[in-house]
Amino acid sequence: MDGMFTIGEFSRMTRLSIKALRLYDEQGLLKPEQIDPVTSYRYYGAGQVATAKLVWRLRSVEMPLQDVKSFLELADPGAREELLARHRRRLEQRGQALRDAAGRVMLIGTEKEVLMEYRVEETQLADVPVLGIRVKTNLAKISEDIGRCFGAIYGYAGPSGLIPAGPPFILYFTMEMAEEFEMEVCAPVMGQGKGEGEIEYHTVAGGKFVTTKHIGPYDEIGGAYEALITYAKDKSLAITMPAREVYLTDPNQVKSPAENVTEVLIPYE
Amino acid sequence: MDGMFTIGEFSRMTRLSIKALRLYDEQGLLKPEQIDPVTSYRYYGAGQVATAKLVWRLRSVEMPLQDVKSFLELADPGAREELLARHRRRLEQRGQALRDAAGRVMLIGTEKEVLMEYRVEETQLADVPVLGIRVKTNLAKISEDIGRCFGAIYGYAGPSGLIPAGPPFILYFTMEMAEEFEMEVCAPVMGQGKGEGEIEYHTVAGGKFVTTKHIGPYDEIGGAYEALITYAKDKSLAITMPAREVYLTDPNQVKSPAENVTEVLIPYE
DNA sequence: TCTTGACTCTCCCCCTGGGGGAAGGCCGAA
DNA sequence: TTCGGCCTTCCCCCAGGGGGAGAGTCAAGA
Repeated sequence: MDGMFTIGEFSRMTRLSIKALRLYDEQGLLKPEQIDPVTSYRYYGAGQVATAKLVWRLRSVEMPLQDVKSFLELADPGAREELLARHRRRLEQRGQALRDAAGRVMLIGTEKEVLMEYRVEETQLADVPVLGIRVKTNLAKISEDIGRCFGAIYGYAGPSGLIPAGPPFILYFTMEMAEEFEMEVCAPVMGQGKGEGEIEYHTVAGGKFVTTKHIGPYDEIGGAYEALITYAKDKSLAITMPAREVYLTDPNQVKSPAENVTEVLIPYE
Repeated sequence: MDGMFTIGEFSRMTRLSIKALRLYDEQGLLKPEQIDPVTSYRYYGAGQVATAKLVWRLRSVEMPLQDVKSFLELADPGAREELLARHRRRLEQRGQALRDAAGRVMLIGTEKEVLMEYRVEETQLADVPVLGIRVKTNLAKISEDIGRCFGAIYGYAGPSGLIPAGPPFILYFTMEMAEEFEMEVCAPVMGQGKGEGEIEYHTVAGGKFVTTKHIGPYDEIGGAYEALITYAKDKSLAITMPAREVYLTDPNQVKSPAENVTEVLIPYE
């Protein structure tokens, strides 16, 4: 058995734990060169040390095992390069998100005392023609999706001769922000038109709504929903779907998130 | 039942999912004001909305549930402040770590081709008197522990009249870098002395070792172990413990991690 | 008063990347 | 041959919930 290592030896050599090695075997990304058919002992070849070290390096930058596996299976250096780049973007985004969160932490004890007051009103809205894109999304990629959709819609509206008629909004078809939920990103337009590809031209139904305005960062919008639902319960109004969030200010134009204004409408009856 | 909300209503109001609310109930950090003893239906009070929003904010900056719970139980604003600060430090450290990792990602495909050559030698070392601190540690806090221990040791050595006699080293008593493992941080000193508190004065046994030098960032040191173990296996030397890592360069003095020199010794027989 | 559809309950399995440990089989050196 | 150290599989555990099954509940309309 020359040039072969037991799992313990291999573990010490590569600094990958025995548990990890067994897991990598099971996941198929680093299978021992030989397995004794009788005893099931794993024997790693000397040539596998290099692979193991590569796995270690990929894991040391927290690449998911699935990606590590793909990376090892990829022969083309260009494709590997791309996989690495994708992972790097993920890391950077996540790192930035954490630092952003860190910046917000200290505000919690203080600023939260300044609770926003929501003035709830009942209103009646007319049907409105829109260009809309309906997408399934999730909390992780919702902002990306929203940006992309509005980009697509406004990019399409101009050349197709449709004139924007008011602030854009999003319809939410469920309240539960589960793994995956559906929304429709809408831009009201004037007059008749038609869609193209994922962009649909249609009419969003009006009706009776309870409504309020949320002023401040988008992620604190929960208070608006709370106010609306409490109000509806109070007045025994049966709320339905889809809820509508109208973006009265452009987050990119506003000086600080605290100045964002979002109108939230929930239909009832 | 005025002013009480079912879990669904409460969920919509607070944007906390039903699943999350049930979990928070179970974990004891947000228990419904009332639970119907017959049906087990949860009923939340209007006053709990504020708490729920606070929980949401704490979770939105990824505070662990245990800490959220502590936070809610803490009455003293100062203590709350401190909990937040601690969490912020964690977030910042983690964010920085991810960004550091991101910086390393792109080096993987390229630099890894430049494999280091390890020249392994057998050597005999004499017993050496040291000041040492033996600690249980884990991968997450090992660098912090090492810094702290060397600080303590060299801070103690001077006043106590012991003269450092050579580069510092660390003994590892196990190879498996599991959840928790034990190491001894050591500084060789000249002559007789005694320890104080966690600092022990004693003699580290010499004997026969296989040894090699690792030049480069510490976290690539795995190759040195690989070389040593392969060598030992080749020569049928039975390696034992504790392994010794001697820090020939001071990581703080070196221009780049690539210039770090670490000597790795594993005793045998 | 009954029915129906929307809610809610508990319970169990799933995700990541392994760690810890039990029960039992294997290996090599004295 | 025996003994200590390895190795195997199998199962449970972590966080923070998500998904779904199967069964019980609630409220409003017929």
